[in-house]
Amino acid sequence: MAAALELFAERGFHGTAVPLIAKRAAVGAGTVYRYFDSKEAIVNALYVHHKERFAAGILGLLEPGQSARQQLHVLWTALLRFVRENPNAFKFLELHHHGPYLDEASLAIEAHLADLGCSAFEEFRRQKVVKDVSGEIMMAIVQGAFVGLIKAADEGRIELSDEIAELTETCIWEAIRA
Amino acid sequence: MAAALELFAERGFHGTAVPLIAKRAAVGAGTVYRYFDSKEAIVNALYVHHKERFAAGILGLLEPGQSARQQLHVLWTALLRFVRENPNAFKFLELHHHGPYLDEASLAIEAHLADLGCSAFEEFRRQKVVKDVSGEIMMAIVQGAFVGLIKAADEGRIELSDEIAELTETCIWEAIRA
DNA sequence: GGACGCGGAATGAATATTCATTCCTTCTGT
DNA sequence: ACAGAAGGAATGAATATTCATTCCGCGTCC
Repeated sequence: MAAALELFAERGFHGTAVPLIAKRAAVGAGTVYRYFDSKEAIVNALYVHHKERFAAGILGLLEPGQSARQQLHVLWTALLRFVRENPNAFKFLELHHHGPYLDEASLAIEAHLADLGCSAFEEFRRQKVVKDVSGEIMMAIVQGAFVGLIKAADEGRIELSDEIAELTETCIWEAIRA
Repeated sequence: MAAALELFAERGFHGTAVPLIAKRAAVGAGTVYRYFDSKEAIVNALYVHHKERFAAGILGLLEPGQSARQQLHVLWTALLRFVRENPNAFKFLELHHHGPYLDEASLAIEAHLADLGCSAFEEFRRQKVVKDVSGEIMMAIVQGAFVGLIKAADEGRIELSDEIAELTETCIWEAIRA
């Protein structure tokens, strides 16, 4: 799975050959099929696994009692931490988001996480601490901006230091705050 | 090229078979190779063509004299217009951004556009009308947020009406303004 | 009538998947 | 304690399919 994660993150689903995964894993091609039914099964196993790790890494830190500003700080820090600790997992999840080869389980966990995010934003909206904008939109902006920053870092256009994390967090807070 | 654009936008480069492009174009497989040397040549032709259209659609409207706030408005409106008028082109450009099959010319135009955006933001930074944050970062945020919104709209999570365009534009302005 | 462009079957490389075989570990019987 | 059989995991060559690319007969326009 580690070998597949690297390759899928770098080259995408269709761009990576199963024998290549086997080679990178220092394993025979047939061995792969002892553990996975098909190439699609590999992608879906990876997707569910790392999406759950991602969810755990984020949701585990958020505490419902805190203010919107505080929760955004925790979210932003947790997101950045996840990316720093699992760069390939993040790239993989981003690249294979909503792919046509994802099965029910993968799509379900994807939708579930999105819903959680939305309702959190909706709650803050009701409290009038953020703008009067739908949760879906706020989430699209926050998540989109984060992904944009990660991609820029990946391409070497920017460096994701702690100061920059703080700066960008402020930007995003000002984007959504009431 | 229209057929290839649709398929590449939906399924990506490796996920699209050349004979399928030919079929969608209602053309023989061999005919494709009368106009393009290879599959890579198709992707690159599409990339350069639509990136230029994109650049023209954006840069043609921006006027140097205007305020940062006004220019953001023009940019945001132009971006949205481009997406509405060329949804597949936008998806294609986004999906194939920085792909390993892109040639010099494609990467050059990509880098050039990015540089233009950066220096615009840097200029506003010098004028102190936006935050004291590098142009690269501001661009990553603005572009990332926009892409996030488009993806959300694509997945049917939100609808990109004019009112929402205005709302989100405000969000992004507040993200970057000083 | 001839040159050119077209279609789509043909080709060969690549790819996902399978399978007969090997190899290693772990039991069993003495 | 040890030879040997058994079970199951690993292997990588073989298979079947798909794909990018080529080729050639056919129609079309000047």
